[in-house]
Amino acid sequence: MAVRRAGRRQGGDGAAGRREAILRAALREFATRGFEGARVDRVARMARVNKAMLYYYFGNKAGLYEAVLLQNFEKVHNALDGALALPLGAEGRLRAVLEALFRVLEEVPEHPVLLLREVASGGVHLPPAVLRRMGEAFLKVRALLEDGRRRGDFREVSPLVVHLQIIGAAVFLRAGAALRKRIAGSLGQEGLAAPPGEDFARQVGDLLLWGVGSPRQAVATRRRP
Amino acid sequence: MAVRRAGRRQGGDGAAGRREAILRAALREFATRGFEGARVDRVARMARVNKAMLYYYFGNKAGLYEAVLLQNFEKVHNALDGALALPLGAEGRLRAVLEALFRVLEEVPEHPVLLLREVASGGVHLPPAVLRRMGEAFLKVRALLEDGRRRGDFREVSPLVVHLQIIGAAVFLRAGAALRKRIAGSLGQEGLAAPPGEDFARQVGDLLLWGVGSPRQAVATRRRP
DNA sequence: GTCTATATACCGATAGAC
DNA sequence: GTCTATCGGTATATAGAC
Repeated sequence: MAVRRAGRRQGGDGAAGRREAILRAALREFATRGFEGARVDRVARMARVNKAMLYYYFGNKAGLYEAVLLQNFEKVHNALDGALALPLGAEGRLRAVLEALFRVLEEVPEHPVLLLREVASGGVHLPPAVLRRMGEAFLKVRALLEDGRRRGDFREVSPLVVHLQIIGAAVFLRAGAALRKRIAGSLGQEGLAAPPGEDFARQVGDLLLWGVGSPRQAVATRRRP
Repeated sequence: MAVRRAGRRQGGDGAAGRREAILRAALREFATRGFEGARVDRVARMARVNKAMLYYYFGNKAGLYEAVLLQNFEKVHNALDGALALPLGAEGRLRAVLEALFRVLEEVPEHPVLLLREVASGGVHLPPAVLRRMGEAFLKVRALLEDGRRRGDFREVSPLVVHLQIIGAAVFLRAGAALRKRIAGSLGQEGLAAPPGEDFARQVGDLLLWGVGSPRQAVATRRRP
């Protein structure tokens, strides 16, 4: 059955690289099939690792899933903090947050898919540490909005709605690429492809800051693209 | 899908009522657990129907899922068309679309969850008819935005971005309630609860039309809430 | 149309040799 | 640490009586 022989492996991925190989394979498998649909055997095969090794490293399927999620959320968290620490006004930091968010989701395209699945399932697979991280992200956006309002840059808006707009747009854009392609094919239509990351961040930023309102109706002091 | 003639029955437990009982139970089960996680036995038990009957009516698990989805998308589609047919300006129709969308998602809270799962899986379970419907929804939003631009009410924006903002906010709001509750608990924090449907539609509408920009910077002719 | 009983397959997890 | 072999449980689906 298994073709690989025991002992030292060829191709440079030694014993230390196995853990990461498993994590990479698991990231893809969980994103593609979801927690319930994911098959431990498939992860092991993709990672070119014996299934027993997988259990040796991660305990069980849930442990593997948790390790994947923690890894991803750590990246998101770092990117967010970097953007919020920039010495910019509220508007600049909001745009920086969007850019950082899109950059991370482009780097780890499987993450928004996992996030989508977790939202759908009510977060039943999420360990407390991850839940706290997600909550902190919301708090940071809210703090940014409040600061913007104090400075007179923003009006008073529901932080939840803004947060949902940001997360929703970002996650749907990245995670929905496959579905959009399918829809476009079923429609014989173009125009469903997403713009490149930077453009998209700018467009979402414009929309969040200004809305769809016509520039004819906008005040002159507002910069326009 | 099995075509069945309507027999004589009463209320919930007649012969024809069973089909709907199965659909109701399946809607809940698929939303809660996803296609892979859903158990046919559980659907049968919830619907108080023998499992063999379920296969008799719907062929297999996929057929049952497809029937559930088609039923939901039909409702969304009708609500959208109703809003777009209203004799209103672009702004009014945009708000009407939002209200109609939130109303449907409130009526069928399982639908946004299923939608989320389908986006995540790239729509692998979606039959062509449903894919076309989803594409048509995008085209209708795009047409509305173009009309608004011609009238001078809207500036030129990416229809995809706006569409994602609408769908993202609506679906995340409705489908994410369970996760938000969990996050709030993990954070010892309030403020994550969603406002009632009508308020939410208005707030998203405000945000889409005006952005987060301060009213101090907005032009006087713009109405404010 | 309705139900019982079961075929068939598969999956997560582990025991135990090395 | 690594691997083979397999257990035990459970899932979808069906056969066949009534």
